[in-house]
Amino acid sequence: MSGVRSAATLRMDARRNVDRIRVAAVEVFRDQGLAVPLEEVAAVANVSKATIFNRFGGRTGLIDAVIDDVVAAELRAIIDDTRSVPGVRERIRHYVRAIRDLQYRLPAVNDVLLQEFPDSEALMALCHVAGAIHDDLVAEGHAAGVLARGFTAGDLHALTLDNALALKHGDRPSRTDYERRTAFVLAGVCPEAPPA
Amino acid sequence: MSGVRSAATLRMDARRNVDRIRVAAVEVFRDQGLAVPLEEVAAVANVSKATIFNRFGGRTGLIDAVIDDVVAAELRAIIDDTRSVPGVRERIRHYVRAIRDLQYRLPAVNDVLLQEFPDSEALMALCHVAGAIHDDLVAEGHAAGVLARGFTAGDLHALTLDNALALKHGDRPSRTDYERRTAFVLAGVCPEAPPA
DNA sequence: GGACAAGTTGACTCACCGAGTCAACTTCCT
DNA sequence: AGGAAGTTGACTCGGTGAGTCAACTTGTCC
Repeated sequence: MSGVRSAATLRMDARRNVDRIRVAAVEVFRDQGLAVPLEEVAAVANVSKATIFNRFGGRTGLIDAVIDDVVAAELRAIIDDTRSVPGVRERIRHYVRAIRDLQYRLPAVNDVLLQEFPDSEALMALCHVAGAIHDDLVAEGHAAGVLARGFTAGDLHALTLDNALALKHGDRPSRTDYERRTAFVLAGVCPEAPPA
Repeated sequence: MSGVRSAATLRMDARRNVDRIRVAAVEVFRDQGLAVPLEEVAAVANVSKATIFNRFGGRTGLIDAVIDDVVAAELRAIIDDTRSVPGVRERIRHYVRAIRDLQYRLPAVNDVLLQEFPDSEALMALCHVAGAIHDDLVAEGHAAGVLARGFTAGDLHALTLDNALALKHGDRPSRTDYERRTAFVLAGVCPEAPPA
């Protein structure tokens, strides 16, 4: 809402800077999460921090502008993939593995899930979409009798939130350790089918 | 190492303040964790922050002075209790339930487990003791075949650390939700005996 | 090819937060 | 009473990153 004008009327150097900043933001946000100092983004874009404010009006505007390239696409892909997995049990197991994998690979999703930037509408929307699938999976899971007794959508939510917090604030485990632990989580919540 | 002199030579008002501060510190640390601003402790003790520095030389000294009453006793109690539970499976299950319960009740243990104050020797010692039991339990568990295949002492450690981070940085769940989730964790790691 | 608006930027202020310090004051004790 | 021991309010300090702005640079259009 400050010096942000439409792309049509932007001078060439300004348009170039907008592009640079977007590219830099996607890269830096993906690597370091959405809370990274804007100075870092500016440095990678070869631009001064003030230019980010001129063009995007601050962190929230920048997040809205790039969130799709940073995480939304991948998050939606997971949800779509999941919905297309046949078999309730495997669908749930697939989702848990996929979301945990994404959380490990992309710290930025954790910022989304934790709602660290509630000012960004784009981000909150994402969050809501992510929440919806939990309800569906848990309902299906119980209907099919493949989920642990008493397991709620809130529990599934908490599972991802706790994991987000662990990854955000703790030491990141090796991929091997992490995947092994994913398996234990699954075993407690939606165990593999017993061998027929 | 500054104005801290032995209890014997302390003037009466000073001795009274030392006591007040200890009492306040135990209460405040238990409620709010070891990272609480020293001003809070001072306020509860009806004393100025400077007095804490005079008497204990800062947070580290204060922690060392009260850690036992804050958490060490309870932590050791859990370990002793655990060691006396007969049956490997129930021993492990008891430990996991007990430590998670303690983490919920006493935020301060989480600061200990997370090693937030590595300057305090008392605290680091505790941490080591807590680590030791993990190795033992996991070894026993595998020998008895009651643990999930591939589960390591590091995994048990990670379980408590991740939980510590979740409680420290996230919203604290209701006790009911928390305990239900404890059960899912156990189910994935050291399931109940199948009905004989 | 120059004038002026658009754009950029370095250097700034600001806010936050709690640790730790110290000179001046108060209390205890003999 | 007097002087050491003790207390304290008000201070500095450090680190961090958002957001601002006056002065400068560059693009654009005639």
